[in-house]
Amino acid sequence: MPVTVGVDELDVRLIELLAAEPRIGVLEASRRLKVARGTVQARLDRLVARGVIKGFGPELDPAAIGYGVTAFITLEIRQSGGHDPVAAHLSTIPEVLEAYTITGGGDLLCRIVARSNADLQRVIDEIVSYEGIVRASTLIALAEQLPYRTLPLVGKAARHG
Amino acid sequence: MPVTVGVDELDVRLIELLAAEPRIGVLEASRRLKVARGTVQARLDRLVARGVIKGFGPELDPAAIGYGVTAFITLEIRQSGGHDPVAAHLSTIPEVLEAYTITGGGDLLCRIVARSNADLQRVIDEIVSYEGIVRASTLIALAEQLPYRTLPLVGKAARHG
DNA sequence: TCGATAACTGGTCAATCTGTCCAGCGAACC
DNA sequence: GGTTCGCTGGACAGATTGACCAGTTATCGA
Repeated sequence: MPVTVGVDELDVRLIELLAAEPRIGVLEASRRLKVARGTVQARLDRLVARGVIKGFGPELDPAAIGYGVTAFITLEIRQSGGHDPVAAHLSTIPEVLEAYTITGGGDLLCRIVARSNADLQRVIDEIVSYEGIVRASTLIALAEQLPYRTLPLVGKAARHG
Repeated sequence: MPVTVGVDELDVRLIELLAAEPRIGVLEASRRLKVARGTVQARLDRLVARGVIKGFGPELDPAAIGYGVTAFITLEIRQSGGHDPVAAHLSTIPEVLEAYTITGGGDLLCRIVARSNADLQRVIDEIVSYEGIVRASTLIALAEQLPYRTLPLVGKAARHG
């Protein structure tokens, strides 16, 4: 059971430190934070156990392997059948990075990438090839104004509650 | 300069291994992959240098710290003034996790989170309080059909080139 | 086809870090 | 008052790291 309650100030300092310099170990972190090593270890374990930290996997950049075009596509799903088969179809397409069901009649929002605008057409065709998809509407991302971040949020969560 | 060319099969195996078990070190990885430790070290360094791997920072889950509601909001920006001041405003709001400019007249797409639907209203109000924003349209995410992933993509990139 | 460069192997070394214990202490709680 | 919890500061053996090295393939251009 995730203990819903929050993170404290030390948790945030630890998370920020790890975000800034992921390669440092527990020992070095404890030195920087001026606490005992066991404390850092326990805090980390707790954060992971509670699910606040989902993992430490490598963050991959699609652009660096040739997928420089990002787009968001809204799919209108045929009411019967439900979302699951559509999600299964989407999961077979590597260029679909994530998908959410959203408010509004049977809609799905996906983030997709492609090698070029021409390649984007191919990806879209692959997506809409599924029979359960009634209509698709694509928005091409021109620039990343604000890169994905969560640190400010945990900072706020720690300050407030 | 990023050597645009791709990753090979060993790179992918390494990335997949690190994604599955991030805590293992270089030595253990070399054992699993049946290659010399130096090779793993060199591959990792190259992947990081090329930007394929952006980092190893902790992945945080907003839901675990009380922000269980995710939404996507499209902002129509007043033509004059440009996007930058708006992006600066958005960056001051912790609940705005990312933002992209998208095709269509002066539009911005943001991913935001909130503690509840009621709290979402507060976040939206905070976003639209900025004078440069003409109109906002919100889509609430009901369920995560496909969690964010990039592994299938690097797999495909390795197979094709 | 022949070199030359790059990549990989398998090994060493000292220094460091990890996992796992422990006893003691202060604060919060019942 | 007693108990539980979290933090401290320390200990230990074993494992890992970063830095080397010489020798062996691969790969690629001329």
